[in-house]
Amino acid sequence: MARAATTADVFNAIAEGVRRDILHLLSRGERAVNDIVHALGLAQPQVSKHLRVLRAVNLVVVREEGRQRFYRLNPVPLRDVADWAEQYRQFWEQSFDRLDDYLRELQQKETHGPDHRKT
Amino acid sequence: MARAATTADVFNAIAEGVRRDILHLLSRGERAVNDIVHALGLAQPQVSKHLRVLRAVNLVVVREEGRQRFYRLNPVPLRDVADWAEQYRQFWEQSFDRLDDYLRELQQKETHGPDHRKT
DNA sequence: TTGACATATTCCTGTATGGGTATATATTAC
DNA sequence: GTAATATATACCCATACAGGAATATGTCAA
Repeated sequence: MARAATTADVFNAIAEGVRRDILHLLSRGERAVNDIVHALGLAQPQVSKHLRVLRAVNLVVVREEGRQRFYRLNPVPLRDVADWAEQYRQFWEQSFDRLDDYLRELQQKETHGPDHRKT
Repeated sequence: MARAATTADVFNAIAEGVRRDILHLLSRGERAVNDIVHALGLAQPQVSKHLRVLRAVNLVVVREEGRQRFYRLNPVPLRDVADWAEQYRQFWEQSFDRLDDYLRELQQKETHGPDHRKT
């Protein structure tokens, strides 16, 4: 089997940095494809293709108006990502606490223990 | 260019469901490779390969003991994912509010307007 | 109709995947 | 030393990418 399709789920879709850039841009409001092309300095077909992926996982919504297509962010699927990542918050906060303890400990030694500084 | 390497960053590394499963398992504590193999019902080489990817992006840490290697979760890089996703929280909460408004509006019509129900 | 414009699709190519299987490496036991 | 165990690596294969270039589709204007 190869890697899962980029359209398989939100996690695969957002793995690509360009697509995250597009989402970020769209978070500031609806944009026509050409706007995105110029704002991000990308080639038009590439943008269309990335938008297709984002559409497939429901991260953007299109509104057609004449020959233009306005893309809008649909943030809802990002909750899955946030929920998934947040589930580990306690762990990295613990890590930070441990680091904090460690730094405190170092400082204790620095202040009260023998001085090993070179200078 | 092809898709970015799975080891390119955390976003690419966690795109694969199996790797998320491994992280989840490790969140309950350190595990030897074979433990992971049996807990998740995967083939040993596949587990080793996924662990390699997770190591490359610093999501796990190894401790060697005899012929066993105990892998431990390093949650810190997941902050990047959480931070990225959380930045959109306001947007999906707004979406939810709008949906809420819409549902309220529907109910208004249901209660006070003409009844269009088929039954 | 013809042409300009906006967007999507197709085709190409190099690259990297993830699973399967076999094998290498390292450690422990006998 | 030899075998057993734990893990990592190498190899094969089918798949799917992302970017580039060319082209198709659809819409508006003259």
